[in-house]
Amino acid sequence: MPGKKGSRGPTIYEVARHAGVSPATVSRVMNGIAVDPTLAERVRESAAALNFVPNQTAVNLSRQRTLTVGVVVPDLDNPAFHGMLHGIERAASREGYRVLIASSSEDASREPELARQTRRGTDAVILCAPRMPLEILTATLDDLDPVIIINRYEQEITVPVVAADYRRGIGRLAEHLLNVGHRRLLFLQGNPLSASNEQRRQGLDDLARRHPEVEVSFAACGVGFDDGYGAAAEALSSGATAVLAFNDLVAMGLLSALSERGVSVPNDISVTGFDNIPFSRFTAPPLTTVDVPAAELGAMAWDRAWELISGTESRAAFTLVPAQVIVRGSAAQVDPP
Amino acid sequence: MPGKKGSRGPTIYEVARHAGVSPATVSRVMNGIAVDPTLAERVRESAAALNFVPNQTAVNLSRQRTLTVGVVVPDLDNPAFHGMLHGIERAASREGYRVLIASSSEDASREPELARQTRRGTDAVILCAPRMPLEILTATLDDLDPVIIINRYEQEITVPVVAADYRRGIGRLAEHLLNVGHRRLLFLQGNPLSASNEQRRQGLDDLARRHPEVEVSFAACGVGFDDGYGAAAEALSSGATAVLAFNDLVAMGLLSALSERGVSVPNDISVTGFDNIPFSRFTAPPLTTVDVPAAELGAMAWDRAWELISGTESRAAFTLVPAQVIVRGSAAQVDPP
DNA sequence: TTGTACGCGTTATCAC
DNA sequence: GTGATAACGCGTACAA
Repeated sequence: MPGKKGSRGPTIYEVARHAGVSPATVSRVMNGIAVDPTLAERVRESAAALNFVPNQTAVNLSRQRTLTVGVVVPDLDNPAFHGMLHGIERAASREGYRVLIASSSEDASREPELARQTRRGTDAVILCAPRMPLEILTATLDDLDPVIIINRYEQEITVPVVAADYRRGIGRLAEHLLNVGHRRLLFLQGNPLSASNEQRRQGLDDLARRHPEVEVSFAACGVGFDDGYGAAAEALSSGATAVLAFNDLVAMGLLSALSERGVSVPNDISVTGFDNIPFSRFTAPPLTTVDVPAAELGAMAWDRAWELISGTESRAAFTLVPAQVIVRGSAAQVDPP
Repeated sequence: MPGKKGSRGPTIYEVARHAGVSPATVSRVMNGIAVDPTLAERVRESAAALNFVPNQTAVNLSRQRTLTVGVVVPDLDNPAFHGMLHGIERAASREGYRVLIASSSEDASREPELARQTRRGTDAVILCAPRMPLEILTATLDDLDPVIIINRYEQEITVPVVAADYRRGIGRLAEHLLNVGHRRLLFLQGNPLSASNEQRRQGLDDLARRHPEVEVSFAACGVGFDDGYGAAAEALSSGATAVLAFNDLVAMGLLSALSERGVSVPNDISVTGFDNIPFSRFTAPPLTTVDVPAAELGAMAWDRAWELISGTESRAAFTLVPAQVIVRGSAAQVDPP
């Protein structure tokens, strides 16, 4: 019965003795280093016979690396972070790296210590949208090198950053609306203090500047289904022909309320979302939205991390990954007045 | 500028020299073991001055444990596994454990090696719904101890298993339907070869046995939105007053097709889902479904793992966690004929 | 090519 | 209470 409780498997020494060679030779065989084929075979047989498995911790200590990358997320429950995690995992596994996860459960005060803990025992750490105050963040980063940040950028941050381009993303979305004839846009805001809301605002401001003929207005709303549901009246009375919800959830809530009032989307009014969550394609009508490539963000973050770990260091410190417009049925052509 | 490239931070030896004590004392201070307060303070100051951080790998090697648990999932993209991961992470962190993730990307042939790899460098491993053939699974399990399995149970498996009780879950759902007057039920099947489908079937068979007066029929369908969408005609012509979709996605597709045909849910026909995915509460009407507590599964799996790691070993090898019916609007009272 | 011996950074077991 | 010193298991110069 293998794997009994306290049995700490055989070591290279026992394999060496069994095969009548030196421990070094066993090590060489295990690492595919030039060794007499006959000897190698004998070692392999001994290893198999003894059920030998290299102790990863000892390997790590000796090699001075763990083949592990740490990932700190604010909330494992959030689909956006799943996507990043997934992207990181897939990309990192190609380089033989594993992923160690840590969640702060949206408690910003725990982030610094959590990040440090995670960094120990890994070769690098990726911080996903860290919530901690800038000052603390920059101080923490010093202890984390190599470290990569996803979806948070500020002047003071001097480590590689990979972020989704919300600003141009919503710009493209609005542009699409213009192209099909809309001239009066309403943006349902999320948390007005959040960076993601601010970036959308800026994208819309950019657009307004480029197109003086269009009117874009803003309304407070929120980030959940219910917030969207409650914004129907305001959306209708605003006179806008197209309303851009902060995210898909808000758009779904709005769609729902609109449907109950008998107003037809997109015939009477157009609605768009943001995020391209899995179910946005199943709403009625399917949601025109913006895809935020969470997995790509993760993959690119790993690429930067790998550059740092392996010393390739391309110095492409800031990577903005484009967010694509997904055109579906919830926004339609509008007749010019 | 701290954290420069090749700088492998100070060791306890350097801290010891700086503080004028022995390495052993530094170690004691770092681990909160009885030491003269004055000395301890001096050591702490030296550590701070040198920016000392214990090398986790060395700690692990010396202590013979990693404070890390491995989790192998078939697909990081699947919300069910997010939930488990989340539950594991939260529970494990209470014991000071971190989570190392590995995804087989639904490639069953990679699972055994992946599991073994993951097990090295962790103190235990949790296999989430492993896809590999039973024979290979049992063989692999021998090399993995301690190991826990989530959502797969068979006679031959002799390691602790934690699973959702799909069988009784759908039984409760059907029972609810009976209670509100339904007598003719239709089950839209998923993958007929899958265990999750089989368990639902059994649950329904149990029910039919207990209630000879109700007629429950089965129809091939699938697991996606489109499958549900395509099943509308069959559902309608079946004469059933309530249709139980394999999962929420299927139910949503069915809801959508029904709505297009002008048939009213739940007035004309009742529909239920399974899984309680986040958006099932936002459908029109909101979906009556069964909640599968993925996070709880993960948490319980960790509890079992912890028992094994810490030697508590309560021998509660098989844990079935109940799946609760969520009553919402998509299934209604029906008048007795 | 193969073997010897030391280093990796800590913990833990001894004596003092 | 404190300080040497031997594990912990493996990689790798260096010598043979």
